[in-house]
Amino acid sequence: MYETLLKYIKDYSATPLSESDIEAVKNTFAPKRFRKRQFLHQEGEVCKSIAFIVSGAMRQYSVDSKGAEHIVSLSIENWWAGDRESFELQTPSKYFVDAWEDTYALVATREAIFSITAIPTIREVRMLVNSKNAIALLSRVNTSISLSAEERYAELEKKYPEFLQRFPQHILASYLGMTKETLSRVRSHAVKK
Amino acid sequence: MYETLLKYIKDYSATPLSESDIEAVKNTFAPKRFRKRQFLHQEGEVCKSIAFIVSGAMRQYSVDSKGAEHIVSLSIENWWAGDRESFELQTPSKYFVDAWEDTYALVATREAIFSITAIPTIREVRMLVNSKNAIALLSRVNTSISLSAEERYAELEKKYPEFLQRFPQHILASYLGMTKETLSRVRSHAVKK
DNA sequence: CGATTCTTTGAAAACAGTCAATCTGTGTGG
DNA sequence: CCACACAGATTGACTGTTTTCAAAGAATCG
Repeated sequence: MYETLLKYIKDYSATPLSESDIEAVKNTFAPKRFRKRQFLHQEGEVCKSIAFIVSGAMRQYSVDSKGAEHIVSLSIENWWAGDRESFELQTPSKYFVDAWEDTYALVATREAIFSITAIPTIREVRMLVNSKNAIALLSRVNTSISLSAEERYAELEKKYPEFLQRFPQHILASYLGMTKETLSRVRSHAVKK
Repeated sequence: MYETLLKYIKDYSATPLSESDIEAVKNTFAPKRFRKRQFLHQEGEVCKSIAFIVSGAMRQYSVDSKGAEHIVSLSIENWWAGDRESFELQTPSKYFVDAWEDTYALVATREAIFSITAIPTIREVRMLVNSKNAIALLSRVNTSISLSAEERYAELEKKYPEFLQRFPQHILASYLGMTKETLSRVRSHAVKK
């Protein structure tokens, strides 16, 4: 159950967790199964908990005035799911978070996370996770504002090749900020070259 | 000199800095003036230091294969400038960072920042800054992938009205991921309504 | 097999980018 | 004070990219 998370923490920090720290981590995170399409979180709600994905995949998306979904984030095992903004600020969320595959996750409330942040190792891990997240997001902003549909797809192919196997094209298209038709054309065009 | 930064730290943390902590902060940050167009950092370099802006404005941008600039971030007083990615990972940067206005900043090296992170208050502040940054970036990704040029401009107007006074339109256009001509047309269209 | 879900294709329309010219305001130096 | 340069903003005509809508073709799953 918890090995994946404990290994993850180990990989992200120089100092190992003590036995009692490990207990604290186990008490903080509750195992939970999500079936495909099941919500972790819905728009308008205040985010109470965040999930570490042990296996499976989740997505975070907004729904615009025309009812179209726009995927701001895709998370697979060994990464986090939830709305950081609502989680941190305790404001109503602009996003939905649901499982795209049947998912096994470890779920923690805000209070529990804050409480184990007293542990130096956890603090270190949280800092690193936040940094990595911010770095990935800036890079995503950069590709969004500077590249064409074709170039954005090529970038995804290079950066997250595992996504191509794992998610259907209409999901990738939404993540890349284009329609599924455009992605289909971009791909058939790329094949010809 | 340092009042702005010390006030900023105070605003971001519950626990105040001790006298010796304040000294440590002062020793960490060196005041520096940047004239308009002067670089804090150039593409290809490994980012050694990060700047807290006391007055003025800086921008972070990439330059694409055609030589066009794409602004990924605009920073004004009471915010930070520098390339987080290169700073954290010590990898060659994909971005330029320069002053858009004559700027007065407090500059700190990576080592010095890491060293004062031993202070709990500073740790708290860094955590919060990282979170706010990640939140702002996700929101930017969301608008980039889901809104039209016109809607993106309306969003900027609402979210950062001070930017409209402060930066010329071609800078805002680049930040929004459109050409200056498109922004000009979007604005004249909005006025008519 | 039938029912979803996903992908592709075509044609038309909307949107945004390009290029070039003009216009505006600002500040500098003669 | 004027002339000029410079940075910024606007406009028009054109091109290219992306979306939209509709239909049909795969693939997958119970």
